[in-house]
Amino acid sequence: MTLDDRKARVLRAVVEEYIETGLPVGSRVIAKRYRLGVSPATIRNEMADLEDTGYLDKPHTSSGRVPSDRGYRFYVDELMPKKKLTAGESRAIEALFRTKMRDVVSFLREAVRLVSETSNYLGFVLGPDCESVTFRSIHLLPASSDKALLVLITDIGFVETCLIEMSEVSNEELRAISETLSRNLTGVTMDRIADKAYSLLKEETSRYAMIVEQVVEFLKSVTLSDSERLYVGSPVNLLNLPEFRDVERLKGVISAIETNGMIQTLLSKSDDETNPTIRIGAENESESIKDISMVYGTFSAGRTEGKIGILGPKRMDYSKAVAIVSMFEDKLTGYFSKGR
Amino acid sequence: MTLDDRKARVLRAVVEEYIETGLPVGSRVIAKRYRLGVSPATIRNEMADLEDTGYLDKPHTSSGRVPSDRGYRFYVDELMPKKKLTAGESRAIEALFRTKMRDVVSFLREAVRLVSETSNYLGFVLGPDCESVTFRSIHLLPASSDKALLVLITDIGFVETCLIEMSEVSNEELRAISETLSRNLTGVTMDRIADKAYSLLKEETSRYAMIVEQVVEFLKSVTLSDSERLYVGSPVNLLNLPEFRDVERLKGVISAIETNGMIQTLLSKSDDETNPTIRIGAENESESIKDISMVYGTFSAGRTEGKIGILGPKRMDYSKAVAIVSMFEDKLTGYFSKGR
DNA sequence: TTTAGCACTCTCTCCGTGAGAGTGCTAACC
DNA sequence: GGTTAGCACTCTCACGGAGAGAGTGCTAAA
Repeated sequence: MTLDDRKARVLRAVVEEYIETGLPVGSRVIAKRYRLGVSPATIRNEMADLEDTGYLDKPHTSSGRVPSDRGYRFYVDELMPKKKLTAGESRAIEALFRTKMRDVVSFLREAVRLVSETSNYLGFVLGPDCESVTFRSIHLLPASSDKALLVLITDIGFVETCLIEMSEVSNEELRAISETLSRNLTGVTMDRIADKAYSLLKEETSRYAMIVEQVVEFLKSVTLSDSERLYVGSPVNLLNLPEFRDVERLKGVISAIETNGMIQTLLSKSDDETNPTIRIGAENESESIKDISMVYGTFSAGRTEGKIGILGPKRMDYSKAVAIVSMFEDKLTGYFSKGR
Repeated sequence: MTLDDRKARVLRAVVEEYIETGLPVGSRVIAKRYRLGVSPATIRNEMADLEDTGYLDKPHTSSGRVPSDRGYRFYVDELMPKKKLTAGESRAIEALFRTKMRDVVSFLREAVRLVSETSNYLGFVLGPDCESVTFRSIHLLPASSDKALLVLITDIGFVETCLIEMSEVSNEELRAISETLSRNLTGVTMDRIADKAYSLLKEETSRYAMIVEQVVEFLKSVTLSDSERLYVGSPVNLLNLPEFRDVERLKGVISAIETNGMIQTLLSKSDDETNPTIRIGAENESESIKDISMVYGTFSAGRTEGKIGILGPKRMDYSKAVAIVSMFEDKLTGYFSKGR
């Protein structure tokens, strides 16, 4: 399924022209702007062939060509140049990873914002899942006369806190409970921690039972549900794109994204591809986003991993998107391994 | 500047009809649907008067009337009925305040989501500012061999955490430092805490200086900047409104909202009005949102306060918006006072 | 194999027209 | 005097046809 050299060059020209302008591209423009050394008529023949073999589409009989999903696919697999980020863009990203962030969640939020900003599309992050995360320590701190703060530090640096209610308990007692919990639960993976804590609770017959019960409750809930792990940027950038002038389509996409589990499902499918992964249009196998593309990659955080990616129109600047995602993959992996 | 009874009834009818349909309203509809006991011709005369006095506008010479800012203002001040939330809506809000939230930030985020959902407009919350907040305790917990977790609990239940780096320090030493910090800093308001900690640092000549320095660094940054305190909901709801079919306008509004300081500035102006405050169109004094309205209120959190509100089209359902905001004001105030 | 030429197709924009909605005014009515 | 019916007038919006423009496919020549 390969193309002879000139066809490939024509396809590349069409894709790049279309990515730039968003308008169906005609033979004349290609001949003029992309010095292929042949006349528009020849280009027309090549384009007709490319259309027959499914790499190009025509919106209607007598207008320029538009890349098909297959055309984009061939482009990103075979023709696309490797783009580098500009010095300014790299600097902005470096800067994010140098600033000391308050916590992992706001850090990821900030990352999403930056991905959206540099790509001019819609960035998203699916945070590391917590199932195989273990934790480092657990603490109960006095917060008020009838409340204590439960602090949980995981091995990848996630910090979770939760206020729990209790009847009068001294600071020393709190400390004792903390130590029991830490001793028994450190190193246990998140998906098993609640059970473990439960058996601990059963042994516990003291008057701290109520506290331990709340701790267990919290531990059960702490494995972030998928929807809580997903951070999506602001959709303003999409408004600038001509393909979203139609409000209905935009609405479809946004609500699809906000639908719980939507992106997660997409990301989970067949992940054996190269990194970053590119999903073009209908490859996403979801009706509502069948004419947008995704570029996303995986970063590892301890034993587990998260995803970071970009949602944009099919005619997105794949090359730049790949550069951005790649950079974030590396940086995030570094970020999460550093703390260990 | 009052209106005779019939004019008031006509105005009310026009406003309510327009809020419902979004279409310029004519004399016939008013006469038919709002049984005022007079003919369309009479309504026309009244409407002409209302236009002369500035309560109504006409998009063009021969179309129905549309309320002017002044018309809306009179409506919300004098004519608007008090609406109650439906049982289902109240229940959803109650439920939010019953669930145990992980931390204040995610709680406020969830509140924003719910406000957006029940209003069908765009909800926002401006979190309590931290300047006059004091804190209850400060803790340094061992996180890894070369990191400690700094945990700060404020008197309104905000929990802030931050990882700080350090060379080998034993748990006992950490505890000692925590206690020194707590002893010296508890009760100091946020805006003065960094200074106070600084003087503490100067006295400190031991090898913990590096740690204390980082703590000070963190305390300085912890007073959340305005932009970090602002939580805005998803703009999908706005897409459904006919006034935002024009993508350009929508874009203007969204980027205005995302512009740092925008909403804050609006909220800060002259706050002596009744609660909830209603700002209609040009009353917002910002070009970019001069044809949208805000309904917002204040909730108190300890010595300080935050705002919660709704952004919507000028023809928003003010009555319902007021009901929603009022309920959230109460509930949030309760929420933040409970923990004290 | 490539290219020039040309007829053809399809879209998009720009009117002009007609229907529809709603107004303002006038004159009659209670 | 306030209210109403009647009617001419205005403005928008939807529809449709015309013309320009862009681009194609095909044919025939280089």
